[in-house]
Amino acid sequence: MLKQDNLSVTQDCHDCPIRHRAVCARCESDELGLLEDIKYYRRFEAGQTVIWSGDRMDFVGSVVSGIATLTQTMEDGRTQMVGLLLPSDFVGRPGRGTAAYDVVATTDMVMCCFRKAPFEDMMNRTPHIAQRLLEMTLDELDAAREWMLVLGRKTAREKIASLLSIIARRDATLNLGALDGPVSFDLPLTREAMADYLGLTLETVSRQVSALKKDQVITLEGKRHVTVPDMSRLLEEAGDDTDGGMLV
Amino acid sequence: MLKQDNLSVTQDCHDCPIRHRAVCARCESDELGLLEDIKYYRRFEAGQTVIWSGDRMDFVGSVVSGIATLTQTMEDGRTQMVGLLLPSDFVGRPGRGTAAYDVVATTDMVMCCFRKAPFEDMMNRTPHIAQRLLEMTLDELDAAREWMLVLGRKTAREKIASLLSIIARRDATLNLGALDGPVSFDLPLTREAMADYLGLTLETVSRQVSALKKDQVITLEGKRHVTVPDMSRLLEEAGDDTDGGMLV
DNA sequence: CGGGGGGTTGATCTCCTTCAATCAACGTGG
DNA sequence: CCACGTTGATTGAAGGAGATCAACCCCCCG
Repeated sequence: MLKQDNLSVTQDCHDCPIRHRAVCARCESDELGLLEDIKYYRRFEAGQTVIWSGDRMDFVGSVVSGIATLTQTMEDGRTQMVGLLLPSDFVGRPGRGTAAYDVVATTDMVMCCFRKAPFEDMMNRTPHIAQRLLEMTLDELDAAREWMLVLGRKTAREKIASLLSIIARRDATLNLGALDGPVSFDLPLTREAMADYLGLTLETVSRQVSALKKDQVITLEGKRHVTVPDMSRLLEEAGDDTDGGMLV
Repeated sequence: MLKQDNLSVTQDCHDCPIRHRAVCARCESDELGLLEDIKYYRRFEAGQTVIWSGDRMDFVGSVVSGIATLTQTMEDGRTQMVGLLLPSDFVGRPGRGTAAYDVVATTDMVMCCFRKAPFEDMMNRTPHIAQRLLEMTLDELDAAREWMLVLGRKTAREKIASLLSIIARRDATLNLGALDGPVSFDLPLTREAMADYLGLTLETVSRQVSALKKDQVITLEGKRHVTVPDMSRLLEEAGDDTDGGMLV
């Protein structure tokens, strides 16, 4: 079930790519050692479901690489994405036994997992973990509220621009990019997933992406590779603060 | 500036109405004493702004009584409510110096406040506070995600029904009510505030409230007092799980 | 070659917004 | 006590942004 082959590469926490951003970020070496003893890796393929809403969930963990989505579904099939899980993001809630959302890997993904009980034990004994988790949760709450504004008040065009600028900004911070020149990146989501994120239909997403291309706010190579010649222009389209893109 | 008159009534933490739900819920008597030493009360009148987004914020605190809203505003004036602060809810973020949202009291309100520095000190020394804050933040995150589904995917009618059922449920848990018989409560929000919450215009809110009344999902006395004869019917209208309203 | 997943584009429809008039309740000052 | 302004709410008519339904394209893969 679990492929162990090339997972052993990331076995040492000190070399872990998310060492300084994940829930373990504040841990000292000794604390890291304790986590190392109870952690295990799981790998998921693109499209694979990590867990279904309502299912028993006896583990928590961090995304090490790849991308997953958190979605909610109504009985009649309408779905809304409520979170995008990027490397270092945390999955699962201490103190809850069942999953509240569907979690689906949209790319190949590796997670660093802990069984719930031992992790909760650690949390109680190690303030650094709880501190970091609080910090991360507050950040997620801010992101969720930002998204409420997008969902509730922005037009389709603004929604697309908002999503693109979020992805662009993340890519720029994660990989080396500067934000004043042109920025380019790959969309990690299908049109349908974008629609689920933005509360739109996939047709509207397609149309608005085309419109932004026609108006030269973005350029496309293939369907997925996006280049933004002028970031401040994109932010303007998103309806965000237009202080010239100087986001310092 | 601060009216001290009838605030002294709630001076003793042990008698505090939110003692077991607020950020201090897990504190032992001795810890409570320490908090008591640094707390102070602030009162706000209906309509008064507690703090503006972007302003310096040197305190945090809990809503003791009354209701406040958390809203985000775009430059062109569009606004989206991103949180509804009820008694026991926490305001402010440890580790951040400026407010991220506008906070406005919609009714007369009393807050139990702490200056930021002493509170953060306490948090570092008292795991019970940080634990409780994490728990509360995770709950808020769930609520925000629930709201993302409402904003992104529900119709106007479903949005109204969702808001009503949330308020009904809260009122039933806070005050004594059972959920199988008729439930009735006062709307703590104007039509405009409801619209800001739901990502609608106030006209649409008004129309849909009238429609729900016409269809006898609710009855109204005056503009603000709502009675729900059949809670499961309302939940059905909200597009939520229809397991007969047996929410056990 | 057929098929399917992902994407684009077009035509039509509809739900919600927009603009505007009206109303009830309330307070205030002449 | 009544005219007046204000605030919150309701209702109507018209228009538009996005949904819906449907055809079609492209590309990869078995």
